[in-house]
Amino acid sequence: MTTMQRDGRKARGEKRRQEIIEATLRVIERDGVAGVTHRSVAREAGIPTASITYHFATLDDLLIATLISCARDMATEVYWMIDRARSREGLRRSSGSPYSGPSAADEVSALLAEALGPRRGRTMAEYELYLLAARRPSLRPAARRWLDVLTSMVKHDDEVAFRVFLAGIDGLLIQGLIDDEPPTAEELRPVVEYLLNPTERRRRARQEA
Amino acid sequence: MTTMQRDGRKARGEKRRQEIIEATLRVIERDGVAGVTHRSVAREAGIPTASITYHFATLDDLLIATLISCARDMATEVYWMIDRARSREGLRRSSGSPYSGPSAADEVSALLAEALGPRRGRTMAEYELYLLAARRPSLRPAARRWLDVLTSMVKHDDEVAFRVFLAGIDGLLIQGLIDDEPPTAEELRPVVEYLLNPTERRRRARQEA
DNA sequence: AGAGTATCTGAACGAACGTCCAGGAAGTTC
DNA sequence: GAACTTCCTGGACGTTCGTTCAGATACTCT
Repeated sequence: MTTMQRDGRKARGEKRRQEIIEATLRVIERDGVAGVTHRSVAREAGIPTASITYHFATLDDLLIATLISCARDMATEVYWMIDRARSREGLRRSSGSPYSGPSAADEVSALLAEALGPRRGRTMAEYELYLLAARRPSLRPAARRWLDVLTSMVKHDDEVAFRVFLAGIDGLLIQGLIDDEPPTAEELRPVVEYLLNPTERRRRARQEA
Repeated sequence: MTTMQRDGRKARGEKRRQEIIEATLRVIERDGVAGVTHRSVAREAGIPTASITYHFATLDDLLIATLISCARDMATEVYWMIDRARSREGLRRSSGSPYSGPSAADEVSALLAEALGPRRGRTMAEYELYLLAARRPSLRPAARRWLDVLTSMVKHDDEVAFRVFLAGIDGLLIQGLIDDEPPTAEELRPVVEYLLNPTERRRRARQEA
Protein backbone atom coordinates (compact mmCIF):
# COMPACT_ATOMS: atom_id res chain seq x y z
CA MET A 1 0.00 0.00 0.00
CA THR A 2 2.03 2.95 -1.24
CA THR A 3 1.02 6.58 -1.73
CA MET A 4 0.68 5.87 -5.44
CA GLN A 5 -2.43 5.84 -7.55
CA ARG A 6 -5.46 4.11 -6.15
CA ASP A 7 -7.36 3.99 -9.44
CA GLY A 8 -7.66 0.85 -11.46
CA ARG A 9 -6.36 0.54 -14.97
CA LYS A 10 -9.69 1.53 -16.44
CA ALA A 11 -9.87 4.74 -14.43
CA ARG A 12 -6.37 5.68 -15.53
CA GLY A 13 -7.32 5.21 -19.15
CA GLU A 14 -10.38 7.40 -18.72
CA LYS A 15 -8.26 10.10 -17.13
CA ARG A 16 -5.89 10.04 -20.09
CA ARG A 17 -8.85 10.39 -22.43
CA GLN A 18 -9.91 13.49 -20.55
CA GLU A 19 -6.41 14.97 -20.63
CA ILE A 20 -6.26 14.45 -24.37
CA ILE A 21 -9.67 16.09 -24.85
CA GLU A 22 -8.62 19.07 -22.75
CA ALA A 23 -5.38 19.45 -24.68
CA THR A 24 -7.35 19.28 -27.92
CA LEU A 25 -9.67 22.03 -26.72
CA ARG A 26 -6.67 24.22 -25.92
CA VAL A 27 -5.32 23.65 -29.41
CA ILE A 28 -8.68 24.56 -30.94
CA GLU A 29 -8.88 27.71 -28.84
CA ARG A 30 -5.39 28.71 -29.93
CA ASP A 31 -5.26 27.64 -33.59
CA GLY A 32 -8.75 26.52 -34.54
CA VAL A 33 -9.95 23.14 -35.71
CA ALA A 34 -7.48 23.39 -38.59
CA GLY A 35 -4.61 23.22 -36.09
CA VAL A 36 -5.66 19.90 -34.61
CA THR A 37 -3.32 17.07 -35.59
CA HIS A 38 -2.19 14.02 -33.68
CA ARG A 39 1.20 15.59 -33.24
CA SER A 40 0.06 19.07 -32.17
CA VAL A 41 -2.32 17.65 -29.57
CA ALA A 42 0.33 15.26 -28.28
CA ARG A 43 2.79 18.13 -27.91
CA GLU A 44 0.16 20.22 -26.06
CA ALA A 45 -0.67 17.36 -23.71
CA GLY A 46 2.96 16.34 -23.21
CA ILE A 47 2.32 12.74 -24.24
CA PRO A 48 3.52 10.52 -27.09
CA THR A 49 1.72 10.76 -30.39
CA ALA A 50 0.68 7.13 -30.50
CA SER A 51 -1.12 7.53 -27.19
CA ILE A 52 -3.82 9.45 -29.01
CA THR A 53 -4.53 6.81 -31.61
CA TYR A 54 -4.76 4.33 -28.78
CA HIS A 55 -7.53 6.21 -26.99
CA PHE A 56 -9.30 7.58 -30.08
CA ALA A 57 -9.68 5.35 -33.11
CA THR A 58 -9.48 8.25 -35.52
CA LEU A 59 -8.62 11.94 -35.45
CA ASP A 60 -12.19 12.74 -36.35
CA ASP A 61 -13.40 10.86 -33.29
CA LEU A 62 -11.14 13.00 -31.15
CA LEU A 63 -12.45 16.19 -32.73
CA ILE A 64 -16.06 15.15 -32.24
CA ALA A 65 -15.48 14.03 -28.66
CA THR A 66 -13.80 17.34 -27.88
CA LEU A 67 -16.51 19.52 -29.39
CA ILE A 68 -19.28 17.53 -27.74
CA SER A 69 -17.49 17.82 -24.40
CA CYS A 70 -17.13 21.57 -24.96
CA ALA A 71 -20.83 21.88 -25.74
CA ARG A 72 -21.76 19.86 -22.67
CA ASP A 73 -19.64 22.09 -20.44
CA MET A 74 -21.28 25.18 -21.84
CA ALA A 75 -24.77 23.77 -21.40
CA THR A 76 -23.93 22.95 -17.79
CA GLU A 77 -22.69 26.48 -17.21
CA VAL A 78 -25.89 27.89 -18.65
CA TYR A 79 -27.85 25.56 -16.40
CA TRP A 80 -26.15 26.72 -13.21
CA MET A 81 -26.27 30.32 -14.26
CA ILE A 82 -30.03 30.21 -14.62
CA ASP A 83 -30.28 28.27 -11.41
CA ARG A 84 -28.37 30.95 -9.52
CA ALA A 85 -30.41 33.71 -11.10
CA ARG A 86 -33.61 31.91 -10.14
CA SER A 87 -32.67 31.44 -6.50
CA ARG A 88 -31.66 35.08 -6.36
CA GLU A 89 -35.03 36.07 -7.74
CA GLY A 90 -36.65 33.94 -5.08
CA LEU A 91 -34.75 35.82 -2.41
CA ARG A 92 -35.74 39.10 -3.93
CA ARG A 93 -39.41 38.18 -3.79
CA SER A 94 -39.42 36.84 -0.25
CA SER A 95 -37.62 39.82 1.28
CA GLY A 96 -39.65 42.99 1.52
CA SER A 97 -36.63 45.26 1.15
CA PRO A 98 -36.02 46.90 -2.23
CA TYR A 99 -33.55 44.94 -4.38
CA SER A 100 -30.58 46.90 -5.69
CA GLY A 101 -28.25 44.20 -7.07
CA PRO A 102 -27.36 43.71 -10.72
CA SER A 103 -30.28 43.45 -13.14
CA ALA A 104 -30.73 40.61 -15.61
CA ALA A 105 -29.45 42.86 -18.40
CA ASP A 106 -26.39 43.66 -16.29
CA GLU A 107 -25.61 40.02 -15.82
CA VAL A 108 -26.18 38.94 -19.39
CA SER A 109 -24.08 41.75 -20.84
CA ALA A 110 -21.30 40.99 -18.35
CA LEU A 111 -21.44 37.38 -19.46
CA LEU A 112 -21.24 38.34 -23.12
CA ALA A 113 -18.31 40.67 -22.46
CA GLU A 114 -16.54 37.84 -20.69
CA ALA A 115 -17.21 35.45 -23.58
CA LEU A 116 -15.72 38.00 -25.99
CA GLY A 117 -12.81 39.00 -23.76
CA PRO A 118 -11.07 36.53 -21.45
CA ARG A 119 -12.94 33.54 -22.85
CA ARG A 120 -12.66 34.56 -26.49
CA GLY A 121 -10.87 31.38 -27.49
CA ARG A 122 -13.59 29.25 -25.97
CA THR A 123 -16.27 31.24 -27.77
CA MET A 124 -14.49 30.77 -31.08
CA ALA A 125 -14.32 27.04 -30.38
CA GLU A 126 -18.09 27.04 -29.85
CA TYR A 127 -18.67 28.58 -33.26
CA GLU A 128 -16.25 26.18 -34.91
CA LEU A 129 -18.56 23.53 -33.54
CA TYR A 130 -21.55 25.37 -35.02
CA LEU A 131 -19.95 25.40 -38.43
CA LEU A 132 -18.91 21.77 -38.25
CA ALA A 133 -22.44 20.88 -37.15
CA ALA A 134 -23.81 22.73 -40.17
CA ARG A 135 -22.04 20.17 -42.35
CA ARG A 136 -22.48 17.10 -40.11
CA PRO A 137 -26.00 16.41 -38.85
CA SER A 138 -24.69 14.09 -36.13
CA LEU A 139 -23.10 17.07 -34.38
CA ARG A 140 -26.22 19.23 -34.36
CA PRO A 141 -27.77 18.02 -31.11
CA ALA A 142 -24.53 18.91 -29.34
CA ALA A 143 -24.40 22.33 -30.98
CA ARG A 144 -28.00 23.06 -29.99
CA ARG A 145 -27.53 21.92 -26.43
CA TRP A 146 -27.19 25.30 -24.72
CA LEU A 147 -30.15 26.58 -26.70
CA ASP A 148 -32.22 23.63 -25.52
CA VAL A 149 -31.22 24.18 -21.90
CA LEU A 150 -32.26 27.81 -22.10
CA THR A 151 -35.50 26.97 -23.85
CA SER A 152 -36.51 24.33 -21.36
CA MET A 153 -35.56 26.28 -18.23
CA VAL A 154 -36.76 29.77 -18.99
CA LYS A 155 -40.49 30.28 -19.12
CA HIS A 156 -41.27 32.11 -22.31
CA ASP A 157 -44.78 33.42 -22.46
CA ASP A 158 -43.91 35.15 -25.71
CA GLU A 159 -42.49 32.56 -28.08
CA VAL A 160 -41.42 35.06 -30.72
CA ALA A 161 -39.71 37.42 -28.28
CA PHE A 162 -37.80 34.48 -26.89
CA ARG A 163 -36.57 33.38 -30.30
CA VAL A 164 -35.45 36.93 -30.97
CA PHE A 165 -33.56 36.88 -27.70
CA LEU A 166 -31.74 33.65 -28.57
CA ALA A 167 -30.88 34.84 -32.06
CA GLY A 168 -29.73 38.18 -30.65
CA ILE A 169 -27.32 36.52 -28.25
CA ASP A 170 -25.74 34.48 -31.01
CA GLY A 171 -25.57 37.49 -33.29
CA LEU A 172 -23.96 39.70 -30.66
CA LEU A 173 -21.38 37.01 -29.92
CA ILE A 174 -20.38 36.26 -33.48
CA GLN A 175 -20.31 39.92 -34.44
CA GLY A 176 -18.29 40.64 -31.31
CA LEU A 177 -15.72 38.13 -32.51
CA ILE A 178 -14.97 40.20 -35.61
CA ASP A 179 -14.80 43.54 -33.82
CA ASP A 180 -11.33 45.06 -33.70
CA GLU A 181 -11.54 45.07 -29.94
CA PRO A 182 -14.04 43.16 -27.83
CA PRO A 183 -17.08 45.21 -26.81
CA THR A 184 -17.38 46.04 -23.12
CA ALA A 185 -20.32 45.11 -20.94
CA GLU A 186 -21.32 48.79 -20.90
CA GLU A 187 -21.50 48.91 -24.68
CA LEU A 188 -23.54 45.72 -24.80
CA ARG A 189 -26.00 46.56 -22.03
CA PRO A 190 -28.42 48.77 -24.00
CA VAL A 191 -28.75 46.13 -26.70
CA VAL A 192 -29.23 43.35 -24.14
CA GLU A 193 -31.79 45.46 -22.32
CA TYR A 194 -33.64 45.92 -25.56
CA LEU A 195 -33.56 42.17 -26.13
CA LEU A 196 -34.87 41.44 -22.65
CA ASN A 197 -37.31 44.26 -22.14
CA PRO A 198 -40.32 43.14 -24.16
CA THR A 199 -40.34 39.83 -22.36
CA GLU A 200 -39.91 41.46 -18.98
CA ARG A 201 -42.62 43.97 -19.68
CA ARG A 202 -45.14 41.27 -20.54
CA ARG A 203 -44.14 39.14 -17.60
CA ARG A 204 -44.62 42.06 -15.24
CA ALA A 205 -47.99 42.77 -16.81
CA ARG A 206 -49.03 39.18 -16.28
CA GLN A 207 -47.96 39.24 -12.65
CA GLU A 208 -49.82 42.43 -11.91
CA ALA A 209 -53.00 41.05 -13.43
CA MET B 1 -7.68 38.85 -87.56
CA THR B 2 -9.25 35.54 -86.52
CA THR B 3 -12.32 34.85 -84.44
CA MET B 4 -10.02 34.08 -81.51
CA GLN B 5 -9.60 35.98 -78.27
CA ARG B 6 -9.32 39.70 -78.48
CA ASP B 7 -8.04 40.20 -74.92
CA GLY B 8 -4.44 40.88 -74.19
CA ARG B 9 -2.31 38.56 -72.12
CA LYS B 10 -3.00 40.55 -68.98
CA ALA B 11 -6.75 40.22 -69.39
CA ARG B 12 -6.43 36.48 -69.89
CA GLY B 13 -4.46 36.17 -66.69
CA GLU B 14 -7.08 38.12 -64.82
CA LYS B 15 -9.78 35.88 -66.18
CA ARG B 16 -7.90 32.79 -64.99
CA ARG B 17 -7.56 34.35 -61.57
CA GLN B 18 -11.32 34.79 -61.44
CA GLU B 19 -11.94 31.21 -62.56
CA ILE B 20 -9.65 29.94 -59.82
CA ILE B 21 -11.40 32.07 -57.22
CA GLU B 22 -14.80 30.82 -58.34
CA ALA B 23 -13.63 27.20 -58.22
CA THR B 24 -12.26 27.80 -54.74
CA LEU B 25 -15.58 29.20 -53.61
CA ARG B 26 -17.34 26.11 -54.93
CA VAL B 27 -14.93 23.90 -52.99
CA ILE B 28 -15.54 25.92 -49.81
CA GLU B 29 -19.29 25.67 -50.28
CA ARG B 30 -19.05 21.92 -50.73
CA ASP B 31 -16.31 20.90 -48.28
CA GLY B 32 -15.51 23.97 -46.22
CA VAL B 33 -12.23 25.84 -45.90
CA ALA B 34 -10.63 22.60 -44.70
CA GLY B 35 -11.21 21.08 -48.14
CA VAL B 36 -9.27 23.74 -49.99
CA THR B 37 -5.96 22.46 -51.35
CA HIS B 38 -4.07 23.31 -54.51
CA ARG B 39 -5.05 19.96 -55.94
CA SER B 40 -8.75 20.02 -55.03
CA VAL B 41 -9.20 23.51 -56.45
CA ALA B 42 -7.30 22.60 -59.61
CA ARG B 43 -9.52 19.55 -60.09
CA GLU B 44 -12.65 21.67 -59.56
CA ALA B 45 -11.49 24.29 -62.04
CA GLY B 46 -10.21 21.74 -64.56
CA ILE B 47 -6.74 23.25 -64.68
CA PRO B 48 -3.26 22.02 -63.77
CA THR B 49 -2.17 22.32 -60.16
CA ALA B 50 0.81 24.53 -60.87
CA SER B 51 -1.45 27.09 -62.51
CA ILE B 52 -2.70 28.06 -59.08
CA THR B 53 0.68 28.76 -57.58
CA TYR B 54 1.41 30.89 -60.60
CA HIS B 55 -1.55 33.20 -60.01
CA PHE B 56 -1.52 33.09 -56.20
CA ALA B 57 1.80 33.15 -54.38
CA THR B 58 0.49 31.04 -51.53
CA LEU B 59 -2.54 28.96 -50.72
CA ASP B 60 -3.40 31.39 -47.97
CA ASP B 61 -3.47 34.22 -50.51
CA LEU B 62 -5.98 32.25 -52.55
CA LEU B 63 -8.16 31.64 -49.53
CA ILE B 64 -8.11 35.30 -48.53
CA ALA B 65 -8.79 36.48 -52.07
CA THR B 66 -11.72 34.08 -52.34
CA LEU B 67 -13.32 35.05 -49.05
CA ILE B 68 -12.86 38.76 -49.74
CA SER B 69 -14.43 38.31 -53.15
CA CYS B 70 -17.31 36.42 -51.56
CA ALA B 71 -17.83 39.20 -49.02
CA ARG B 72 -17.73 41.85 -51.74
CA ASP B 73 -20.37 40.01 -53.75
CA MET B 74 -22.62 39.78 -50.75
CA ALA B 75 -22.20 43.44 -49.90
CA THR B 76 -23.10 44.31 -53.46
CA GLU B 77 -26.21 42.16 -53.27
CA VAL B 78 -27.26 43.88 -50.07
CA TYR B 79 -26.68 47.21 -51.73
CA TRP B 80 -28.93 46.48 -54.70
CA MET B 81 -31.54 44.87 -52.51
CA ILE B 82 -31.91 48.00 -50.43
CA ASP B 83 -31.82 50.08 -53.57
CA ARG B 84 -34.73 48.12 -55.07
CA ALA B 85 -36.70 48.29 -51.83
CA ARG B 86 -36.16 52.04 -51.69
CA SER B 87 -37.35 52.72 -55.21
CA ARG B 88 -40.41 50.55 -54.52
CA GLU B 89 -41.13 52.59 -51.42
CA GLY B 90 -40.88 55.71 -53.52
CA LEU B 91 -43.48 54.32 -55.91
CA ARG B 92 -45.72 53.38 -53.06
CA ARG B 93 -45.63 56.90 -51.71
CA SER B 94 -46.21 58.68 -55.01
CA SER B 95 -49.19 56.56 -56.06
CA GLY B 96 -52.38 57.19 -54.16
CA SER B 97 -53.63 53.65 -54.53
CA PRO B 98 -53.33 51.32 -51.52
CA TYR B 99 -50.18 49.18 -51.65
CA SER B 100 -50.67 45.47 -51.29
CA GLY B 101 -47.30 43.98 -52.29
CA PRO B 102 -44.92 42.12 -49.99
CA SER B 103 -44.02 43.88 -46.75
CA ALA B 104 -40.46 44.43 -45.57
CA ALA B 105 -40.82 41.49 -43.17
CA ASP B 106 -42.01 39.33 -46.05
CA GLU B 107 -38.99 40.16 -48.12
CA VAL B 108 -36.42 39.79 -45.37
CA SER B 109 -37.77 36.43 -44.24
CA ALA B 110 -37.87 35.21 -47.83
CA LEU B 111 -34.26 36.27 -48.17
CA LEU B 112 -33.26 34.43 -45.02
CA ALA B 113 -35.10 31.29 -46.12
CA GLU B 114 -33.25 31.45 -49.41
CA ALA B 115 -29.91 31.86 -47.63
CA LEU B 116 -30.66 28.79 -45.54
CA GLY B 117 -32.11 26.72 -48.36
CA PRO B 118 -30.84 26.97 -51.94
CA ARG B 119 -27.90 29.17 -50.97
CA ARG B 120 -26.95 27.25 -47.86
CA GLY B 121 -23.42 26.53 -49.05
CA ARG B 122 -22.80 30.18 -49.70
CA THR B 123 -24.07 31.11 -46.26
CA MET B 124 -21.76 28.57 -44.65
CA ALA B 125 -18.89 30.05 -46.63
CA GLU B 126 -19.79 33.47 -45.23
CA TYR B 127 -19.53 32.19 -41.67
CA GLU B 128 -16.29 30.40 -42.40
CA LEU B 129 -15.06 33.85 -43.33
CA TYR B 130 -16.40 35.22 -40.02
CA LEU B 131 -14.51 32.60 -38.06
CA LEU B 132 -11.33 33.12 -40.01
CA ALA B 133 -11.68 36.86 -39.49
CA ALA B 134 -12.02 36.27 -35.76
CA ARG B 135 -8.45 34.92 -35.80
CA ARG B 136 -6.99 37.24 -38.45
CA PRO B 137 -7.60 40.96 -38.00
CA SER B 138 -6.71 41.68 -41.63
CA LEU B 139 -9.86 39.84 -42.75
CA ARG B 140 -12.24 41.72 -40.47
CA PRO B 141 -13.04 44.67 -42.75
CA ALA B 142 -14.14 42.19 -45.41
CA ALA B 143 -16.24 40.23 -42.94
CA ARG B 144 -17.94 43.41 -41.72
CA ARG B 145 -18.64 44.69 -45.20
CA TRP B 146 -22.29 43.77 -45.52
CA LEU B 147 -22.92 45.13 -42.03
CA ASP B 148 -21.30 48.41 -43.03
CA VAL B 149 -23.37 48.65 -46.20
CA LEU B 150 -26.58 48.13 -44.25
CA THR B 151 -25.53 50.59 -41.56
CA SER B 152 -24.65 53.34 -44.02
CA MET B 153 -27.68 52.89 -46.28
CA VAL B 154 -30.51 52.37 -43.82
CA LYS B 155 -31.51 55.34 -41.73
CA HIS B 156 -31.65 54.19 -38.14
CA ASP B 157 -33.30 56.65 -35.85
CA ASP B 158 -33.03 54.11 -33.06
CA GLU B 159 -29.42 53.01 -32.80
CA VAL B 160 -30.11 50.23 -30.31
CA ALA B 161 -33.03 48.75 -32.25
CA PHE B 162 -30.87 48.71 -35.34
CA ARG B 163 -28.05 46.85 -33.62
CA VAL B 164 -30.59 44.33 -32.34
CA PHE B 165 -31.82 43.88 -35.88
CA LEU B 166 -28.32 43.21 -37.25
CA ALA B 167 -27.51 40.78 -34.46
CA GLY B 168 -30.86 39.07 -34.93
CA ILE B 169 -30.22 38.48 -38.63
CA ASP B 170 -26.84 36.89 -37.91
CA GLY B 171 -28.30 34.81 -35.11
CA LEU B 172 -31.20 33.55 -37.20
CA LEU B 173 -28.85 32.60 -39.99
CA ILE B 174 -26.29 30.74 -37.93
CA GLN B 175 -28.96 28.98 -35.88
CA GLY B 176 -30.76 28.10 -39.09
CA LEU B 177 -27.60 26.40 -40.29
CA ILE B 178 -27.73 23.89 -37.44
CA ASP B 179 -31.43 23.15 -37.75
CA ASP B 180 -32.24 19.66 -39.00
CA GLU B 181 -34.11 21.18 -41.88
CA PRO B 182 -33.92 24.79 -43.02
CA PRO B 183 -36.69 27.00 -41.64
CA THR B 184 -39.23 28.30 -44.14
CA ALA B 185 -39.99 31.93 -44.78
CA GLU B 186 -43.32 31.45 -43.00
CA GLU B 187 -41.61 30.22 -39.84
CA LEU B 188 -39.15 33.08 -39.92
CA ARG B 189 -41.62 35.88 -40.63
CA PRO B 190 -42.96 36.42 -37.09
CA VAL B 191 -39.44 36.73 -35.73
CA VAL B 192 -38.38 39.06 -38.52
CA GLU B 193 -41.51 41.13 -37.97
CA TYR B 194 -40.63 41.39 -34.31
CA LEU B 195 -37.11 42.51 -35.24
CA LEU B 196 -38.39 45.15 -37.64
CA ASN B 197 -41.48 46.35 -35.82
CA PRO B 198 -40.04 48.62 -33.15
CA THR B 199 -38.15 50.54 -35.81
CA GLU B 200 -41.17 50.72 -38.08
CA ARG B 201 -43.43 51.80 -35.28
CA ARG B 202 -41.16 54.70 -34.38
CA ARG B 203 -40.70 55.70 -37.99
CA ARG B 204 -44.45 55.76 -38.54
CA ALA B 205 -44.88 57.81 -35.40
CA ARG B 206 -42.30 60.29 -36.67
CA GLN B 207 -44.01 60.58 -40.04
CA GLU B 208 -47.42 61.16 -38.50
CA ALA B 209 -46.06 63.91 -36.25
C1' DA C 1 11.11 37.87 -88.23
C1' DG C 2 13.02 38.17 -83.94
C1' DA C 3 13.42 39.89 -79.25
C1' DG C 4 10.87 40.33 -75.18
C1' DT C 5 7.46 39.19 -71.84
C1' DA C 6 3.62 37.16 -69.73
C1' DT C 7 1.32 32.76 -69.27
C1' DC C 8 1.35 28.07 -68.44
C1' DT C 9 2.52 23.23 -66.77
C1' DG C 10 4.60 18.31 -65.86
C1' DA C 11 7.45 16.58 -62.72
C1' DA C 12 9.67 16.53 -58.63
C1' DC C 13 11.13 17.64 -53.58
C1' DG C 14 10.90 17.88 -48.70
C1' DA C 15 7.80 18.21 -44.99
C1' DA C 16 3.87 16.97 -42.39
C1' DC C 17 0.26 14.13 -42.03
C1' DG C 18 -2.94 9.84 -40.23
C1' DT C 19 -2.40 5.49 -38.94
C1' DC C 20 -0.35 1.06 -37.80
C1' DC C 21 2.28 -2.30 -35.18
C1' DA C 22 5.47 -4.98 -32.47
C1' DG C 23 6.87 -5.04 -28.23
C1' DG C 24 7.62 -3.17 -23.43
C1' DA C 25 5.55 -1.56 -18.92
C1' DA C 26 2.10 -1.74 -15.40
C1' DG C 27 -1.64 -3.73 -12.94
C1' DT C 28 -4.74 -7.68 -11.65
C1' DT C 29 -5.86 -12.37 -10.61
C1' DC C 30 -4.79 -16.77 -9.34
C1' DG D 1 5.55 -15.75 -9.14
C1' DA D 2 3.09 -17.06 -13.34
C1' DA D 3 -0.50 -16.14 -16.45
C1' DC D 4 -3.26 -12.68 -18.26
C1' DT D 5 -5.10 -8.25 -19.55
C1' DT D 6 -4.82 -3.50 -20.24
C1' DC D 7 -2.13 0.45 -21.04
C1' DC D 8 1.39 2.61 -23.42
C1' DT D 9 4.88 4.15 -27.07
C1' DG D 10 9.02 4.55 -30.46
C1' DG D 11 9.45 3.95 -34.91
C1' DA D 12 8.03 3.22 -39.41
C1' DC D 13 4.90 3.24 -43.75
C1' DG D 14 2.41 5.17 -47.36
C1' DT D 15 -0.15 9.29 -48.62
C1' DT D 16 -1.02 13.96 -49.38
C1' DC D 17 0.35 18.33 -48.92
C1' DG D 18 2.52 23.27 -50.42
C1' DT D 19 5.70 24.83 -53.22
C1' DT D 20 9.45 25.02 -56.72
C1' DC D 21 11.45 25.06 -61.25
C1' DA D 22 13.02 24.35 -65.83
C1' DG D 23 11.23 24.53 -69.92
C1' DA D 24 7.27 25.11 -73.25
C1' DT D 25 3.71 28.11 -75.25
C1' DA D 26 1.21 32.32 -76.59
C1' DC D 27 1.04 36.90 -77.28
C1' DT D 28 3.02 41.89 -78.19
C1' DC D 29 5.97 45.09 -80.10
C1' DT D 30 9.45 46.97 -83.20
